[in-house]
Amino acid sequence: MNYWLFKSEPSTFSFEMLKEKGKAGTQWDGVRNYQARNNMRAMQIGDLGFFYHSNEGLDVVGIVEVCGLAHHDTTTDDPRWECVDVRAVKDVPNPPTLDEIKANEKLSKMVLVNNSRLSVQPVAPDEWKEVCRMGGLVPAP
DNA sequence: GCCAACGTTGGC
DNA sequence: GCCAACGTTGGC
Repeated sequence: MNYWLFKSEPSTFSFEMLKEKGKAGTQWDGVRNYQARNNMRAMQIGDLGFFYHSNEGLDVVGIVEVCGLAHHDTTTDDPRWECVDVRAVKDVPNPPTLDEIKANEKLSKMVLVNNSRLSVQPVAPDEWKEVCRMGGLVPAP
């Protein structure tokens, strides 16, 4: 079981929109970056992730679950690009902001803090617990 | 809207 | 295989 963080601009695709997709979820398409793609290839069914709103909000608003292994991204003909399927699990009651995450010493190694441009990133188990705690999710899912 | 940081592309 | 030019991302 591994943990991840998915980044999206809410004006393009928000957590609300993912919730509307229901249990079936949707493919996390549009990723055109090898590191992000490789992270998705490493995902397993049942892995959990944070849903982070970039550009607007700048906060962790929801929990998602991987419900489909990496497969071709149907939004491109280029066979290099793949994506997993994800579905919304629950809201984060008190969404931790980027400022709060940056200010937390326990999270100083988070990819979100150190490589802000990577759109699909791994999250360490202790980082997962800490962000969940900040967000009011106790115990962490 | 700006711009720094980063990733990708393509000529050599 | 290098590196300059270009495009994109995302915080501010």
